Amino acid sequence: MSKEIGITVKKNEDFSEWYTQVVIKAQLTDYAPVKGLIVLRPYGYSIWEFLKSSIDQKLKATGHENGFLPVLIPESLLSKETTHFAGFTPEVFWVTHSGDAEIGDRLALRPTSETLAYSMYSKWIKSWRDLPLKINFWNSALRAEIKSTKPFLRTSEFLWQEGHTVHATPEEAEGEVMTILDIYRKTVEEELAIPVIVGKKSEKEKFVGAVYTTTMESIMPDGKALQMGTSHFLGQNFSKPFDVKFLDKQNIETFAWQTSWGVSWRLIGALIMVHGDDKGLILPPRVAPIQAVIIPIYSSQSDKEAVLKKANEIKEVLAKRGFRIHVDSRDEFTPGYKFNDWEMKGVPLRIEIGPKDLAKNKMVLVRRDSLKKSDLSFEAAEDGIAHMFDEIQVDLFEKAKKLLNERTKNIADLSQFKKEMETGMFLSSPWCGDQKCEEKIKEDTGADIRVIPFDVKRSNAPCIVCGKQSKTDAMFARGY
RNA sequence: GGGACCGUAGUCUAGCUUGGUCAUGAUGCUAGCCUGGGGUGCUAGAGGUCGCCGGUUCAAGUCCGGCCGGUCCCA
Repeated sequence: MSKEIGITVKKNEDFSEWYTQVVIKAQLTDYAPVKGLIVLRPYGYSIWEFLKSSIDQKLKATGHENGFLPVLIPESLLSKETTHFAGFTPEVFWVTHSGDAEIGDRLALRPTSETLAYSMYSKWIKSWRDLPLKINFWNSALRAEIKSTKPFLRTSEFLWQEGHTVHATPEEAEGEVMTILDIYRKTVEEELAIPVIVGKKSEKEKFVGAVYTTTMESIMPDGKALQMGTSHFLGQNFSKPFDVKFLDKQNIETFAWQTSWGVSWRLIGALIMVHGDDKGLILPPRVAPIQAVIIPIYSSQSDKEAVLKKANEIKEVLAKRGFRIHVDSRDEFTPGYKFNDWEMKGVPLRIEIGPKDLAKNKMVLVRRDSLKKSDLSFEAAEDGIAHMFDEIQVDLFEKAKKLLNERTKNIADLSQFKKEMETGMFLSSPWCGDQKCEEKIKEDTGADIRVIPFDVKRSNAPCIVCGKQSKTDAMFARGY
């Protein structure tokens, strides 16, 4: 009947439209009245909460604390580090009035908080004893997106965390950069079941103001690469203009070494794109707000009571073990409707309990990812379902890994490069290190250097653009 | 940055070319019944500044302009 309730396009036929429908119809988000802004609905927000708590725990375990920064940054402060300012200024929202009165030093809605944080840090840090200082901020950032906004991937305001740390030595700061990148990688691979490639950004693509930027990248099913998180080594680029210095053990005044890093709700976008199918979302059990939904099936009143009783019993058993279970006892919908509804919302596992099951002392399990059905006795519920969650989590990761592998190739020849890039690929190719070659290939093919992997395998072939001796191989792709 | 398209009840939509009982249908919603292992059926009911502002006209959902919002494609 009314197919409009569900997803009306196929993922591999109209990817963009599919994505838009999934985020809206699965009730993750809705459009706000202002261009480029979205509202997170509870279902979407709870996914963010799982991500947040997973990252937060890891940050705390590695000695970070949370703080809070205000959203307004005076222009005089934002403009202190000039390349940083020049990089961000085109997309800054400005507050120019308070009431009717014009504000002299207009206020930026933070595009990122380096400048504000470091102006504070310079007051707080006096001695080597004050270091390291490792503070993380859960907040939102605002960057005006004039064109082509897309929920979670490109919005004018986004939820994220930004970490800002200060260290006495460059070695320690660089260690921090890697610690964080590893936390990000683990979170994305283990919770979201998305494999990533970690490495460095090129000079052209690094964070404005950083010495270098490390990144994790993955490829989406439409062949576009997505930056999933970055961790920057700032060196003394900010500590000098912001006067973040300390007296070291030898009583010498020294500028500190800094890092900054962040991941945003863009990860939710990746989650949707990588795992979803024609029926809608598919959530990995670790981040699913509802891990299993129980659909009671009955016709007579007496069946109804018995079935619901059993359903709630099973729910209790599983909830005790910490699983997030929902019994869909809505009376106004048929089981078939509910099946489709929860499939669209990506709940990893469906449990059906009806009179036939009560008679046989078992329930029917249906996996969201494979749609495979199996039986499980009520007694075995706890372990059986725990095991199934693990299996789904692993299978989703393996499937995503296969996608990444299929879309990744080593190419040393330019004409072949152009041909492959047309199909949406992640291409590892030799590069001389010259920014001109990087720009040339961007012009010709639309592809950027997404990442120079830490574990890059050197081909030692000539640069794919200019033919000179290559310095490294780099991963090229068109990006989001 | 360049281009194409769209905006009518919660949702999807007819009507726009050729201005005039044209606000259409479905779904959803509410109530009551029926049904229930893959998007059930019946009956009744509520729900609309036709995105906003202005213009043309005796008359604008329909024509014109501006604005707001959204989608897609290319760089």
